[in-house]
Amino acid sequence: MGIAERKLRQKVEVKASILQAAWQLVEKEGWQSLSIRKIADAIEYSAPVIYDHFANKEAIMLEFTKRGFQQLNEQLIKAKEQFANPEQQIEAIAYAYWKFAFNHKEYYQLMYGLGMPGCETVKQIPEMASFTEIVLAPVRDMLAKSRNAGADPFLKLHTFWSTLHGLISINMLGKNDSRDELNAMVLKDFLIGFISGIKG
Amino acid sequence: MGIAERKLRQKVEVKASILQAAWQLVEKEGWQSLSIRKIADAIEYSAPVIYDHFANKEAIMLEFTKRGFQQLNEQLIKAKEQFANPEQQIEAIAYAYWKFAFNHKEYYQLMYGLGMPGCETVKQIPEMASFTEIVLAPVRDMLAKSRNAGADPFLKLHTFWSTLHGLISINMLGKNDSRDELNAMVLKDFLIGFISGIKG
DNA sequence: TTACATTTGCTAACGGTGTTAGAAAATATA
DNA sequence: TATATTTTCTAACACCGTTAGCAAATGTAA
Repeated sequence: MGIAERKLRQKVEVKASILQAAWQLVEKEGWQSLSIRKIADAIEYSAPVIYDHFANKEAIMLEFTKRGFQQLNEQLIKAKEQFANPEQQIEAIAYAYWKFAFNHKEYYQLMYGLGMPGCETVKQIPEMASFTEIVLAPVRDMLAKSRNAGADPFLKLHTFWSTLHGLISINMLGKNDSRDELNAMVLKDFLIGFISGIKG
Repeated sequence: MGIAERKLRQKVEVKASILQAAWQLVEKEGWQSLSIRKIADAIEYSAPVIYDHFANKEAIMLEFTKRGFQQLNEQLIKAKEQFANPEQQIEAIAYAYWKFAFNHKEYYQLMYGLGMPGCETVKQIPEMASFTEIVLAPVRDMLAKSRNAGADPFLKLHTFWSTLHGLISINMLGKNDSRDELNAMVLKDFLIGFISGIKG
């Protein structure tokens, strides 16, 4: 009686193909022009079928947002694990974050952009909490060992995250006029200031 | 023969009413739900009339983006003029920028958000260059007087702008859990670090 | 194998979007 | 008053997300 199993397997398959097709379309034409009908076309089903797998278009986007944060977290953990020293960890995390944003521009734009996702969206993404944890730990470590032990680690984390994100999103505004070196320098500049600020 | 004049006057009037109606709709329902037809309804004209005044919907948005930067620049200049000391100027500019973003959330979201406007958009907004000039001057002044005179003012400007924007946009993601104090502290924290970084 | 029940996927539609073509109405010119 | 011009409208096109309801395929049981 593997019928139910087979059906479930097929259902999972279709769901996966929806996501795959959606992703392909996004890569080719960007988020703005992604449509349910185009996805349906690509998977060779009619449009309403998609609603058997996702509540609506936003749910598809949300799925990608989640995946984006999962991937980002993975990369950050990997970067962090390469060092024991929290100072080096923070630096590695910053570079990994930067790299992720530009290597997965589509993801990053969905995760943070696209009309500045509202509070509701944020609540539905527990992955953002993991992200906080990953970065918070080394910040705490550094503060503990510093002349600045009283400082609020959340405050430092917030500064870290904001600057990084700001750097990236301001950069994505403009074109890439061989500004790569400038950006590398800005990132370095920020990190030096940030770390020396924590040391006190 | 004031006919042509009257016609021109009327045309200007209609154009203004389009922008006014659009703005009212945005304030009430947000950018996402702004539509040409709703604007037409509000100004009591049919939809195609709008295309006699704007090439397309994007052109209307662009107009608001321009106005946003104009207003922002005005506020920044006003803040800057209150001080002669470049250090105080930078601080005042940062606070004014912050205030603008939250007092004119709709503007700020259009200016920077809404799908991360592409390179094409940026080119069409000369006001962004003025913004650069306003902030660059005090940074230069400070650097000149510092132990750090060799540093690149553009690099510092970029850091300044990015951090400020990052702080704001990360903040707009989440809800306002009485985080006002935290944010004020983060801003202060950043400014201290930034200024001491310039002084060298 | 036949009869029924269930699941699956479709077509067609609703109400919306930006935008354009072309007719009609209002206005200006001779 | 007749003609030319401008202004404004209706109607349509080609999309969009989403849903209702029917048809076909599939599974279950006699």
